[in-house]
Amino acid sequence: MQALSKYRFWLLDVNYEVRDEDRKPELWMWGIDEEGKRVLLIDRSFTTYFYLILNSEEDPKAVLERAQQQKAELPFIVDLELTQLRLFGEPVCTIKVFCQDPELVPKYSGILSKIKGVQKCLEDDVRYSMRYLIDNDVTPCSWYEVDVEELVEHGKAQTDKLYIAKSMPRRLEREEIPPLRVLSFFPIYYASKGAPKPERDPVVIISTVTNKGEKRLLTANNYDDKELIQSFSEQIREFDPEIIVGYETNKQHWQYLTDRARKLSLDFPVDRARTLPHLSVYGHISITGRINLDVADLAEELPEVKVKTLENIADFLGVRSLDEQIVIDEIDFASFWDDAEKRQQLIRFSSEKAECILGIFEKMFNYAAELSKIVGLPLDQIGKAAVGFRIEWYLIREAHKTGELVPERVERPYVPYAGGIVLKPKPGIHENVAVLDFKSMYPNIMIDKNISPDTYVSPSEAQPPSDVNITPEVGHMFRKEPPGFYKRVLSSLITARDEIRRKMKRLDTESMEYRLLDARQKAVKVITNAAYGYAGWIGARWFRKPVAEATTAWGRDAVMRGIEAAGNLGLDIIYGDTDSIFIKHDPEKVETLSKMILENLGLEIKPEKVYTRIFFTEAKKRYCGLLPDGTLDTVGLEVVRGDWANVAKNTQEHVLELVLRERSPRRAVDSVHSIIADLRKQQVPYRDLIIWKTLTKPVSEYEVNAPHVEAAWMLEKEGWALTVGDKVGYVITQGKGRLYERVKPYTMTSYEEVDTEYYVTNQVLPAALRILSTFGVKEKDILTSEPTEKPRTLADFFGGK
DNA sequence: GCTTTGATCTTACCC
DNA sequence: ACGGGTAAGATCAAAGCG
Repeated sequence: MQALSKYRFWLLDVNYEVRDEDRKPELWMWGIDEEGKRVLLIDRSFTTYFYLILNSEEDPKAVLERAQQQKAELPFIVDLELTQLRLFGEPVCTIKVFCQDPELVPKYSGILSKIKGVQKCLEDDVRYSMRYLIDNDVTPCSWYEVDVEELVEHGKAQTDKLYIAKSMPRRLEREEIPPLRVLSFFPIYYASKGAPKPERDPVVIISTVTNKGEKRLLTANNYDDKELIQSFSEQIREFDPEIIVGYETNKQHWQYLTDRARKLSLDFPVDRARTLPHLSVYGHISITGRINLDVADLAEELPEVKVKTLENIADFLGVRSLDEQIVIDEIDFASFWDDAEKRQQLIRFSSEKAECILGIFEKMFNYAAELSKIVGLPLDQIGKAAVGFRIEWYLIREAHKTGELVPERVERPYVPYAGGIVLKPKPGIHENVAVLDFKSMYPNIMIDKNISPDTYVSPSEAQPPSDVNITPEVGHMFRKEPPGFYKRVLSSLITARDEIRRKMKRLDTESMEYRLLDARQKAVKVITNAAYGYAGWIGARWFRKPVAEATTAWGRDAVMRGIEAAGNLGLDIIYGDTDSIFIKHDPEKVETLSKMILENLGLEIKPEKVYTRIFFTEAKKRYCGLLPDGTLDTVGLEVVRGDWANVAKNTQEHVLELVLRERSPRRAVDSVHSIIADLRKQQVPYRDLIIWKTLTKPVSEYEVNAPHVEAAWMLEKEGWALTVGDKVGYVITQGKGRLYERVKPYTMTSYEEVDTEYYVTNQVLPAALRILSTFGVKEKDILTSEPTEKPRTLADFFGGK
């Protein structure tokens, strides 16, 4: 018998296997130890389970008896246990069914749910590895201590150390992230036509960069990529990275490279356990023992980046500015490879991309790791998991800690409900406007009013409890006590964030610890703010329409009361949206107002910012303000929209600057005029004429002819594969008819064909007039007069007085 | 047979 | 595959026009 020893490690990822011979599961934990050694810990002690929910009128013991009789025919059920738990706050009797083989859970739950007295099964859809993590309060990206026994013989896994876990992992209070090996790569395929196809087109370049500063370049032997692919997997085995990072690797590259290797009859051993990259939950590609991270997924967290190309992401994060980047369009890869000189450019391009990917990773990793730690999903899943699922996993963990059952996912019809209130703005220019924001409005309302599925009092209830909060407008009732599920969760999130921020105040803003905590408080904030949206999502396990409906109703009530109070104080209300009120600034009265609202509504509200000057059109949700530091804050207008040509966005930005900074609509008209002149002379860069739009469904499913859809058809015809979520860049060319008859993908035409008049009348003019029409400027004022070109009088011309 | 109008589809934004 | 509220353009078919 070997002596047990204690072992400390940082958890990277988990997976599980079921041994064929005895159908016993093993939980594999991949980690790094204190010495930076890679470790695989195997836990063979954990048995998964699910619950049978009993009908309340049944005698639990009788049902248990029936279940035990069934058990005789279900050999992998190891135990049955009567347990009291709660479902939506209500006590329920359950039978906890322990099942040795995780893969039999769906089958067994189906059989056992038919037993008389069993209402349904719950938690039978929690996977073995998640069950392990949740039940032992283990989250990825954290430090643990565990009792271990060395395992000598295994042979399947590539790892420095191999142990059998002999205890549950115990969480350690350690914050630092161990030194990880990160490898970034960027492949280039040679496609004779359209999108590359692995059965036809070779990989001609793979550039790799590691966070140890190692750069490598793998190139094909002209069009033979056999050695290249082999060298790539060899390099991965040799460097043995914990994290492999790329761009669109989930959507494209791993599948492509795997298929290509298969086509060439090559092994492709890039993981640590002799499996191939494989499709896993939420559509991410799993590489056993490593973390496969796709920066394209991480970039979904950056709404500021409208078109999420690698170049734009790198530019936005300050990794590498756009004008310092080589840009080669995918359409040109083949011709660049064919040409000896251009081939070098393509190689430089690919290695630059690999570096950008590593740079993006380094900017975003802390945040991703913190999110993974809070939510409990492994790093490679967290990026791919939709917001609703992230929240849900967080809630599932919280439920488990407090004896709440996880409700099943049910299909529900979509029934809309009312949301936030938006006031009509006062159009024109205003000076000194304060924006008062309710702090975390929806979470705080949910806490204050104890809004939750488990505190909801249905109108059908015979004797409604007396101590309830009654919702304005909609009348829903929620018990004041005890604290509901959402209240408990949200309070602890808000407390946790305040705590983190308190710690941050004592730290140097440049320190590693500060940045770690900053990433953490951001992750906590994201989860907190998404809870309301989750509560109103019909797909949510903890969905109750009145919960969402009541939250927004109280929100509208708060804003309306705030406005009323402001009016009583003589404050001028300019605008408001959901949780904000824009008022003419009067520091004293605003202070009074904040205090009144805090006292009367129990909600915090304070001036987040004061615009020195702000401009509104007649439209809601669109304005532009000048901040004291001289910057412009543009909201909703074309400038910030991704579906307008740059030429229009730039024009509007100039107009706003001249109107707000210089207070000169006249000079704004002049500037529009000169841009139009440039446009007509074809002096505006071609790239500034591209209009980008997202495909929100498969190309064939569109009901009407739309320009971007037509452009998508043309791309598909050329062999390009387009999927939902792809952005199509197109330009409008000269000719007759509807726009969709004159549209071309920007890669499939040239400047000569472009219809510049379309850009004048349908892009630049509307964007400019959106602002200038408020000042009485008409279309003809911009199109007819030419003040910058012609002096208006002879005196002007001769420089007379 | 043409233009005008309004409903509908579509996208991207705000909070 | 987290919510509702909103602006706006392009298309398409019906209405208007005599």
